[in-house]
Amino acid sequence: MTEKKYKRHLVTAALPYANGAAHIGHLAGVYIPADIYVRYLRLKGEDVMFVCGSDEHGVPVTIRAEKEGITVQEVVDKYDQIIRDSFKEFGFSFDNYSRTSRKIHHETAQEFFADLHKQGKLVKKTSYQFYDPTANQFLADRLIIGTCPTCGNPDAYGDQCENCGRTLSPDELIDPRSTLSDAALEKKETEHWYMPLDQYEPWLKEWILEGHKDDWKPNVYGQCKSWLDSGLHPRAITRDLDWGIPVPLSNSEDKVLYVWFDAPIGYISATKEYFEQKAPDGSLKDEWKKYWQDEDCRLLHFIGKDNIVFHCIMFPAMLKAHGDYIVPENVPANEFMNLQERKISTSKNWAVWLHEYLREFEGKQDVLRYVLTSNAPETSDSMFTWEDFQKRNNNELADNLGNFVRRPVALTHKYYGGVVPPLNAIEPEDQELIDALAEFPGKIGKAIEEYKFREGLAHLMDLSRLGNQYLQKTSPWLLHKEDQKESQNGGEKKHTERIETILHLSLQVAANLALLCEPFLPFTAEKLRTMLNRSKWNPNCIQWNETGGINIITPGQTIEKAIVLFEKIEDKTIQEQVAKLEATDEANKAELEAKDGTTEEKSAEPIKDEIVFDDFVKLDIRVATITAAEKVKKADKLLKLTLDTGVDVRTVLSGIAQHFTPEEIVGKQVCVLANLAPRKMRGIESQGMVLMAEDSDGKLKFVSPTEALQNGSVVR
RNA sequence: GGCGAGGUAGCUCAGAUGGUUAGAGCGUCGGAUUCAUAACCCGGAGGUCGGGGGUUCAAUUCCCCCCCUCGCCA
Repeated sequence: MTEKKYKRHLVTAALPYANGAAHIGHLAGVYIPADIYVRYLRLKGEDVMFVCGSDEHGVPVTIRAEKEGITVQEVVDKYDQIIRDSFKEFGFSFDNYSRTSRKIHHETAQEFFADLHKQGKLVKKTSYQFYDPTANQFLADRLIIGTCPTCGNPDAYGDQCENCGRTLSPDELIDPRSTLSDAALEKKETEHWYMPLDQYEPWLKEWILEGHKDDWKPNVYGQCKSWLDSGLHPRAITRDLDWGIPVPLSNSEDKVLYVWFDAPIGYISATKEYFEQKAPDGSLKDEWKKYWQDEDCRLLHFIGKDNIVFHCIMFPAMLKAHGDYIVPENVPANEFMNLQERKISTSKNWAVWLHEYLREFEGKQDVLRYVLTSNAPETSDSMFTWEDFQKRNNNELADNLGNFVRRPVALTHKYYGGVVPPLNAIEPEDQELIDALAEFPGKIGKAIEEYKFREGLAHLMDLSRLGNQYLQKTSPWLLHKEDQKESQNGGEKKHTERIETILHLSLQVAANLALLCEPFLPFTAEKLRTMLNRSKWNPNCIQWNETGGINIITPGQTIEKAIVLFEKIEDKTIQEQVAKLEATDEANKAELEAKDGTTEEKSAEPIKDEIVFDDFVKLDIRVATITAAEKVKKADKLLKLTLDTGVDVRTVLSGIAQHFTPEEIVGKQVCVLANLAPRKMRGIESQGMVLMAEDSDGKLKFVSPTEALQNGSVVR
């Protein structure tokens, strides 16, 4: 899209928030696409810096600390470690993975703020905010609860009602109170610094709405347009909290920077830190500026759709206001990935956690990379299911890719003792293969450059399919068999050269796959390199542009025995994962019920098989009045009812004795299934059935008309 | 309520600046084959491209209205 040639690329992946572990949603939306992109650029020989780190400020970590009964520092340490370790094991190729609690970040963020302040780019405003007099502090929105004005939920948070999903501000809550002390709140004056986003609105409009109309993804562009069209307002960038980066101004010691102000600056700190660690003597001290303050560098933010506003509006405005920085060239945000029909939720533990996956599927990093890439939420929300995971592994990775590579390798060992045969005369079908092969690096590369990773991966699989087709068409094993027969009969082997050529070319395809799969499946790439005895193909020195040819593997060289690249995944394994999610679901329900007695209805029974209207018409349901009721002897549950159905008076037995006394139901109007075949219980014939409904506690209630009706009225 | 994104084969998803038979993978059905992890290969069936109107020689693609899902904002 962009014509401009850049000397360098700075790629950032959204900072994961340190209040929980990383899950497949994060991977599919942000980290895998970013990693594919970066690995590809490196293979192209580009200068790339890839940074990320843990985001450790803000209110949710403090709430998490409360919940887990540990300090905030312990919370962020814990989750930083979990995320850091799992990212490393999963193979993300960050040049630096930092954290925002580090000194270098605090300094960088404070300096940034101070620069803006010094230049007069910030606005100071006074506002009234909720204050908890008992806890002696201002309260973050999340720490205020009250009654939701929309749905009446008494425990809605100051920023959102979890019952109806409505976004709120604390002022809208009815009877707001503090979660810290349960005290009634007072409003108190406080001063904060604001980023006057309104001042940058014209620039943002021109930059995004006109400048990036065609090269930003529709979801990103649309989201920005939505914000810009509705008009920007100054946004507070400081908070009255005790967890965060202190505002670097005198008499502001009790204030900290807003987490969304400091977090994106984390990308800058991470870059600085990279060079600090690389050259502790300080000789590369200013090198980071080549990535942040030089128009020859291209800045790219990989994020999820929830971060669009901060990366497309807020942070660029900050960078622009500062004046020394470049702004992002693109922000390829993905949508969300759902898990088995439902939204992924950290708080509800509805997720596949990366660290757990790595433990339960050891050595299968690439399987998850593959599945999440092939179904990535690039244009709209997508869905992960364990069944799909299994199928993609078994049918695509194992049966297609793994199988293809194995075929020529096994044949080479069988026929030539593992020595790569020469290339002889080329037939038309060979030329077809060679021509097609040459197209792949370009096709895959173009897809990656356009952030269409799903498409790129599909091309890769097409190459493997092409290999399978070629082998099928040429069937070297048949030629070999013919030769065997001939020579047994004292004849001449006629196909020797042909078989050599076929296997040679098949191995070249496998070798190309080994290189081209590197951005998507780095672990597989490594295994393939070993199998083809090309472990010296360092991904950093083989150039992408050299692929597509048939000279990657040399005749006469040996190759290793074929290994199984992808094991099949058994049904049992998948069932275990599904069961695990079901258990989570159960646990959530139990917790919900324990929390408040006002049980949300427990999950309703599934709908029964479809019937046609005629089936329904067969039921004769009437309104009737209970004229008498008595307990049935020797039966705990049964009441004998006398009903006036308007057409007759009849006896019906009903198993409701544990829920109602005879006295309280006489005179009540109910619905009765009047044409049910009579049935004898305890010696008494029951001539119908009274309709009842059961609530979540198992309590029975009558299904009755809301207004009195004539007995015998038909229900339909 | 306003705005944004999406609603395409059984499933998960592509695509089309409007134009001959709308695609892929998986699933399904049939055939062929055995080098390979019962894998591969060939072929078939399956879609009034959310609903309704309009513009046009022509709309699934453009315009309007409505419905549904997700998100942002109030």
